[in-house]
Amino acid sequence: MAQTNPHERPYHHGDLRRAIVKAALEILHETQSLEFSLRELARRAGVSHNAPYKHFADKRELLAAISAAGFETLAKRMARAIMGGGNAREQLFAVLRAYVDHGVGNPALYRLMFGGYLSGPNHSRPAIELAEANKTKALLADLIVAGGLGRAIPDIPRNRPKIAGAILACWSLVHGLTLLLADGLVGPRKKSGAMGDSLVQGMLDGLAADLPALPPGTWVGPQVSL
Amino acid sequence: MAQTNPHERPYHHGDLRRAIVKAALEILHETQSLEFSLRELARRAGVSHNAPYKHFADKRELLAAISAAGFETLAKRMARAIMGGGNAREQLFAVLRAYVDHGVGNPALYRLMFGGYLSGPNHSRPAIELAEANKTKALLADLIVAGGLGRAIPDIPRNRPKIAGAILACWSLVHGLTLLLADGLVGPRKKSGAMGDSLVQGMLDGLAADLPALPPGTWVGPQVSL
DNA sequence: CGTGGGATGTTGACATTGGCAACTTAGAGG
DNA sequence: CCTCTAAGTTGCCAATGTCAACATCCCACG
Repeated sequence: MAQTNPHERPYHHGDLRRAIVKAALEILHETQSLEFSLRELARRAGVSHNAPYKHFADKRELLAAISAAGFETLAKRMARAIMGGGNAREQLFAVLRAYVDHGVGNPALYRLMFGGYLSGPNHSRPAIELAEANKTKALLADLIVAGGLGRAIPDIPRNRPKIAGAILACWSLVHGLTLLLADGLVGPRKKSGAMGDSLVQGMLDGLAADLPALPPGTWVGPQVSL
Repeated sequence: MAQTNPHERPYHHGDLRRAIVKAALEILHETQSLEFSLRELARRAGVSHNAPYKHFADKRELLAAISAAGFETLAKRMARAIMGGGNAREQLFAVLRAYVDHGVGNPALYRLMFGGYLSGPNHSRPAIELAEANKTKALLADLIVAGGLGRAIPDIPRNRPKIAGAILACWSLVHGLTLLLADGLVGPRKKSGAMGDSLVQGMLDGLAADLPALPPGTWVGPQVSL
């Protein structure tokens, strides 16, 4: 019974999974907290409180999907930054800026992506994340090798530790700055661009002079366990 | 009735507040998650599920207390690092190392302290935190002024932006490194000391050459709103 | 063409949680 | 000694994550 009007929502949603992730990204952006409820989410998507469970085993899996979406847009933004052109250094600059902007623009998402939430003691990070993170790292490495720091650095085994060191330096600095800005520990956010620029500028100058080699037995980037 | 044996727990605990914070620190250390329940905490402390509410208005206030405790021990560790002696540069080095060690040793606590959790959109950071954070910042500033970067930098107005820039650089780098290590995005944790050393070394060299001045209108450290 | 089974949604239930209210205890100060 | 109040307790509530059982739809296979 009850096939009343044509606007009637069909029993099956059609593409609930995407809809849920989208709604979740919205909620995340609004509340800036990971503690939103699945039920609220379901309400917003106009489905019953248990519908999401047909697409995600539990909340953590949902968050992982959100995080993966975040990685995708980050990759896009960084890629676009490179498209901007210029020499390797300018490109590196633009990429780092895109990175910070992405993080500052949605701190909660950034924390979800890079904070330990998804990779707790028991849990292993979802595969998509690892892949995306590695892509990002490779992109950085390429730029550095291509001369992002002022001079090209041949990608020979002898230089690997130095390249890794440079990546770590870039990443640490930018990661830290992003979070400090996002959390309001430095600011104002409006000037994040300028702050990042002068900071990265300074660091690049320093790195150009001499790269800190990474100690042996250390790694940079997600460890693929298996 | 029931005053059976002398080991009987008295109706009043005596120093429940401290006991709760202590238990909370333990749980936090074990679970590495902020999502433990107040009730579990109360259970552990051997009191009823509502006793904590006599000392903390809500969970957030409890977390703030934990965070404050974290800041205290951090300050102590950094102070002890300075006691170690050496020239300004060595002291700066030791301080930064203590900072990273503290964070890596208890990531969840570190995230609680410096992550946005307590300073969400609506909430203002508790006063203790601001005070402690400022203390830390001042300590860094002193070391830098005293020559932590290789040469002394007169603390005159003209140099303020550069000093702030140096602090921001140090803090960002160390903050980022700490979180990357804590979250296992770089590693292994065992070598955090070595990694931090080489990284900070490299950065200090870079900074020594030329300090990135902070753009005008920006700040470093907790903004005292009021 | 059915038709039956798997994917998708729904309803109902349960234990757990943060937080409120109303009651109890006991120690400190008049 | 008596009372006032801080500190603890029990009971309760709505909301949440998740499980189980049921409903609906659509597509593949006969």
